[in-house]
Amino acid sequence: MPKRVDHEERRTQIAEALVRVAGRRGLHAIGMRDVAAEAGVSLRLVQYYFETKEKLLLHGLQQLTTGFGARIADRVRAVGEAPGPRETIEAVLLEALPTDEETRTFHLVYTSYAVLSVTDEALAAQPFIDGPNAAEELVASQLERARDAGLTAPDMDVRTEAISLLALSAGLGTSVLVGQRTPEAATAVLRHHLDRLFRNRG
Amino acid sequence: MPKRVDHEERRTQIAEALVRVAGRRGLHAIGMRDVAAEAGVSLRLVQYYFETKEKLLLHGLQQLTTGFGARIADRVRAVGEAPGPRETIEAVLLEALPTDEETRTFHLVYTSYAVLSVTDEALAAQPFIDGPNAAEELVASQLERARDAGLTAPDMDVRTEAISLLALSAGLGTSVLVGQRTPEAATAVLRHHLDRLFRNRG
DNA sequence: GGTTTAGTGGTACCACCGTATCACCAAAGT
DNA sequence: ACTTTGGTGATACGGTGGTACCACTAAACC
Repeated sequence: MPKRVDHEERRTQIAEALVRVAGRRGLHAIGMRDVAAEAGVSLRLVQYYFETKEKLLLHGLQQLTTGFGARIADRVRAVGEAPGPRETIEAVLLEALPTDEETRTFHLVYTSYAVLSVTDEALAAQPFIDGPNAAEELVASQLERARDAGLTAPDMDVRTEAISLLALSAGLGTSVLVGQRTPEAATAVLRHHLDRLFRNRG
Repeated sequence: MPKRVDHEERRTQIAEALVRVAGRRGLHAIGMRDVAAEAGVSLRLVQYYFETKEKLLLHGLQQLTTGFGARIADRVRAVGEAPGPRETIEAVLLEALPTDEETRTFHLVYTSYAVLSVTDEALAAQPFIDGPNAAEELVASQLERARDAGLTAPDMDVRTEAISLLALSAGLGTSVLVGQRTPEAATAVLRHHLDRLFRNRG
């Protein structure tokens, strides 16, 4: 055998290239050759590590969600030890907002995938259910923790508010993406609703 | 000259076919030939009325938003004369939710266009700013009317709540579209927030 | 009534995209 | 050392998509 290259690492490299170039030019406009050029490898290599475009796309989606989760973990870790429920929730909601290159790419490409999954049975729709569900569980559990700690109204509907916060940040994110709103305005709206939920009840 | 066909009507027919087939198979998968087949005309005809695909797409977007506005007007009219602010707002928010074939098609295709507009400079991004802005103005004005009538808290931030309601319905709509949530669940969440805003203050 | 011309059909062209094929290289195992 | 085989490059192929071209029809106008 030759070079003895780490397969998984190479696949990740290429998938990252896919996400990067899709973030710039739009997922619909990306072909295998574009991914190869972006990754600095030959077309054949892309074919070698992912036999088909469908598999490449699948791996790209996985790459995207993995990175998203990692950045949320980074954010939570950045607020210091023992992050409170509000800080945790805010980390999730703000990471979903397109404020810099990475979050912008995530929001755009993820939405592109979501739209594709509606009509292309090849692309599994399950990730777009499981991912959001996991986020919903996380936010709901943190809200429950906050309610039990007396940080919120005792009659708060945890499930409904969790769903709302996530839908809100997704919707705001899209409005930022298309240029209707600034990231700062969107952040302010999100904070307003967190303030509403976490207002100190005397 | 021959048949003396109404150009504008024909263009509308074809644009409607585009929206219809894009709603079923995804905007990315649609070519001129598909539109022609769906409209029951020849490929040449599509070329004749819209010289290029880009112009066809542009007209399709316009078609989409026009239909959306018309359906909202229908909804408002359906609640009887002198619709209150809550009924008007509810009409806007519920129409944005994918509950039947038409709203589902609208949400899917509109989102596809929005994603396209981010990266394709050919597709104008302005419609995705003006449309939402108009909706925001409508909701905000109705909220203000409600506040002045004492239907809501007197210190309600009209602008923020208008933005929130629309972002919420957009985000919920997407979650319904990908199958994470039922239309009924999404509707309940929306109603919950309307109840919150319109709770009778004694 | 002939000429013009809006409308329509069929089909061809060209470029691109995903995939397949062929050849080659170099390191690992015996 | 030599074979085996993982990795890599260049290129070819079939299909398809947007656009262009050509022919024909039939209605309107003089």
